[in-house]
Amino acid sequence: MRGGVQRNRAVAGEQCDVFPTDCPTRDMVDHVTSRWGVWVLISLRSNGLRFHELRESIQGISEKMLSQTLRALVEDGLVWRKVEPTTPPQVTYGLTEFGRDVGEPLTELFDRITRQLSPRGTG
Amino acid sequence: MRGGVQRNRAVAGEQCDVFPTDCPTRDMVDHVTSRWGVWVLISLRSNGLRFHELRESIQGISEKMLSQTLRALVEDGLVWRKVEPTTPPQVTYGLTEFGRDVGEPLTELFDRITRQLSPRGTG
DNA sequence: CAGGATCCTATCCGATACTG
DNA sequence: CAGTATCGGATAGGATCCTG
Repeated sequence: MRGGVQRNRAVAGEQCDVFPTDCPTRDMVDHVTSRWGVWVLISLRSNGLRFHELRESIQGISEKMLSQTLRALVEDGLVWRKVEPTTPPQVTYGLTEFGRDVGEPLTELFDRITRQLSPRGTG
Repeated sequence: MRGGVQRNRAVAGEQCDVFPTDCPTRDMVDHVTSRWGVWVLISLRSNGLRFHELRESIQGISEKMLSQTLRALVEDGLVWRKVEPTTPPQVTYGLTEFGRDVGEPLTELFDRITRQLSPRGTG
């Protein structure tokens, strides 16, 4: 089985049997798997978070990158942004349906690596 | 429910409820989701490939980045490398068990995004 | 609290040239 | 064929300052 080299399993109509530069899927995957995008998506998987909560959750991310990453994810339709015009203003981020859809395999990836690197399972 | 903020679902013993810099899992995820690592892993998911086959499969990657990415993935134990001392030499790469384990959610991610971006499902 | 603007550095990454 | 070494441009990304 397995046929040829790159044919993905014809999931949506085999338009991508290699990974060309102009494939929109590739672009989106690159966004999703961007340095900080991964962690934002995983962080938001269970519930919405405020800007600062996200920042605390993802150790090492700067305000700039967090804001930049969030903006990109919102543009891509993976994350929603809710502004509550209070004082001080509260902004909450969460996953859209698409975001959850994408976040699932990402979380699975995270879990599997955690499991593999865990000292418990290996011994 | 969902309890607190970041607790992942205690998959391997809740040692990471945030994503600290010194978490080995985080490092590994960063490798896996690196710019080219994603595509190498997805490319290799069905069968082993030669260096040039990989290069053709992943449009836009340079020899340098491919070799660099492969070396990193081999070091991480995700990819094996088999050298056949023929002339000219043939080097084949493929996924280890861990690599397949990790490649699965990655492929799923790819599939979901493809499905979402596919003109067929949306209309 | 949330985040934009600027500056500057580290790194990524591609092109080229060379080796076994 | 399958790489390695080096250089240089592009970009990512952190630190700081500033606004609503």
